[in-house]
Amino acid sequence: MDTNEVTIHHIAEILGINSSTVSRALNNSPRVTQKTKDKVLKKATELGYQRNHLASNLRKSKTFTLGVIVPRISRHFFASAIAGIEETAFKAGYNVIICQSLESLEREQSIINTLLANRVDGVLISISMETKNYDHLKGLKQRSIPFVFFDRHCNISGNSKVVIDDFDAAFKATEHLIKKKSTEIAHFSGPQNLEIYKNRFLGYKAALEKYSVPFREELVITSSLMEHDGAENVKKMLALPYKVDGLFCANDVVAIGAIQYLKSVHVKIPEDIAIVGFSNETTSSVIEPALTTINQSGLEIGNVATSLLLQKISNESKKNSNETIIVKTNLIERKSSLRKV
Amino acid sequence: MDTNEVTIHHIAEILGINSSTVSRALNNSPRVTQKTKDKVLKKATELGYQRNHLASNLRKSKTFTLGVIVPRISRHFFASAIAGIEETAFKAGYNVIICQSLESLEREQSIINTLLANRVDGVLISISMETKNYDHLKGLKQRSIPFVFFDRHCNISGNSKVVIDDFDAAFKATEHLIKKKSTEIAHFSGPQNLEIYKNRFLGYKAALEKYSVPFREELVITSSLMEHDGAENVKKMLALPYKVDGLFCANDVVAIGAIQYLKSVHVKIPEDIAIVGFSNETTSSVIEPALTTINQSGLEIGNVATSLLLQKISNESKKNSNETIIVKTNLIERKSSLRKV
DNA sequence: TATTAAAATACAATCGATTGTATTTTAATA
DNA sequence: TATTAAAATACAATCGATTGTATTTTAATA
Repeated sequence: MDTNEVTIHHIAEILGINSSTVSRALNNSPRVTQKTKDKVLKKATELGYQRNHLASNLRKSKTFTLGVIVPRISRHFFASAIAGIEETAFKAGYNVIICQSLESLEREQSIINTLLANRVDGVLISISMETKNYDHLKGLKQRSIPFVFFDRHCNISGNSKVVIDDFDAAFKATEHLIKKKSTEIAHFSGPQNLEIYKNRFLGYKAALEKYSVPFREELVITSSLMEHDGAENVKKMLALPYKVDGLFCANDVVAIGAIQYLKSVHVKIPEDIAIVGFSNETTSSVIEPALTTINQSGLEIGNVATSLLLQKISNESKKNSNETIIVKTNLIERKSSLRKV
Repeated sequence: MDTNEVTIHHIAEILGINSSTVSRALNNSPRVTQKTKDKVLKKATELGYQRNHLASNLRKSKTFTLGVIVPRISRHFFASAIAGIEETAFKAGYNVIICQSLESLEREQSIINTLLANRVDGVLISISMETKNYDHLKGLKQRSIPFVFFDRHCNISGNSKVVIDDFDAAFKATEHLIKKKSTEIAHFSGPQNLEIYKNRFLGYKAALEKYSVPFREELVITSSLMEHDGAENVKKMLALPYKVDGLFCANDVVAIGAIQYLKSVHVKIPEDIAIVGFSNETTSSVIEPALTTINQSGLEIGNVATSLLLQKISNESKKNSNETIIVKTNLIERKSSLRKV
């Protein structure tokens, strides 16, 4: 037993005072005189006292643990978001349980049950592509466990979220293609149950309208935006009776798949087709030509979402608020769209 | 108070038995008759009982929490390792605290202190590039908190680690370059306090010796292997009085930096210089030419390291064992080294 | 049926910190 | 100095589960 096992009782005994006073002194309670506080703090440092969070949390019936659900940890955006979440949570004395839905609704549901069993104080979630049923999220609400969406959110009543302005970002991306003299612009879209993809599509459409570029239903190709979808989508696109000269992809992964396939069939980028992606994955600056894309800071989104969740947890009146915080994005112009005009 | 708050005492009261019996029944103790167990289990399910881990852990004076220290979460290899760690830990009922050292020794030391304050049951660590002083790790040992290195380890006595055979992988990578008719092979190495880089260097050297390719001190260029080091290293390399025609990089990141710079100065890859990297980052298959590299499964390393740590935690006799588990790697041949021979 | 050993269950303390209430100490006032 | 209010501290219960020991119940044997 050479492990650290100093408790408030040891300190109390040594100082000849009661452990409740020690506890209050360590928590800086106004009920304890400064003189006693000094004595206690000095002795605590001397003995290397460290509060036992298990005991403390049990008494407070809080776990100081947050649940985080992401589609996939190894996606760069989510890894960055997790870094931000850990950072903010850690500073506030919270731990984090990280879970991957792997884009499966079933897994997402089972994760929520496990998080409930672990009595997390709150949940941060970026929903899976399959998530069209929201009963599991309503379950969280019933148990009055606050949660905040980040990035991939959904439209259930009374929720808070930290997102980017997908509409606006998509608008700018499309506008950029138009200014680079694209006249037939395709869009590789994602599952429409996810608001982010719906909004990216709407931003794309709005930009076409504003600049009177014809909108064609067939040029919007929906998939689950994996790398292999890139090639598939391009094949469909090239089979259409339009000479596509611009492509806005709802994420970088599908854009990269598309670029690789287009290169293999000797379509020139950006001369024949200018391309813009979305997310700024690490691969995007490496591929040739480097991919023009929307940069979104996972770190910032993670930080902000966690702050918001912590507010909900500690502030009863905010518990059921529905706030939306929008994090700034910017367009990074790279070679894949820089056609000489 | 509509939250779940069923305790063993509620179950005990309803069934008219003592809570200790309920506890033993739920833990499947041989001291309780099967009949009672059935009764308790049925009622527990009926009431939606869920064990309060805080209380349980407090009594057992275990936190069921593991600390994980990685240089950077967003590196693909570490993100994968974390996925593996979470997976295995979660199955065993453990939570995980993830921390980033950001390659700083100071941060690494402070993280260990925080993990100690959080009374983690064990630690998984991949050390920073700056880590040349191991007092903080000895601190863990003194407190008899088991820890396991993964990937980046160091040579302190009596430790366990889950690693790849860096020597062998580097040997194969270099051998591959030699078989592709490289005769002047450079090596971009990393900080020599990290065993992995030392071993990769030794594997490189051994391959040269075996095939009687001259080893030249100046062709080994050491840096912190960031992307920008790639260009710097290449400049130094090209200034040397040797016609380098092969390059083995100790990681993919520096290899990618090198490729990009070489392309900018019109050196042909693989014709002029054949290149092999190490780690199989996601970018490596996307860069052009795609990078030949050593594939190491972060997921598997994370899984295995966590299993080993959990063994140490639960098995007193294994606590001070020093095991080394080697996870398989393989060479992925891509265009960056496929020179026609 | 009475006795006894074994099996099953109940009792009570415990993990360490927190917190409402009771008691003691201090300081202010008559 | 006696009285009283306020400040400081002590007491004791509590969070929920676990576990060593004591007691009761069951079943086996004479």
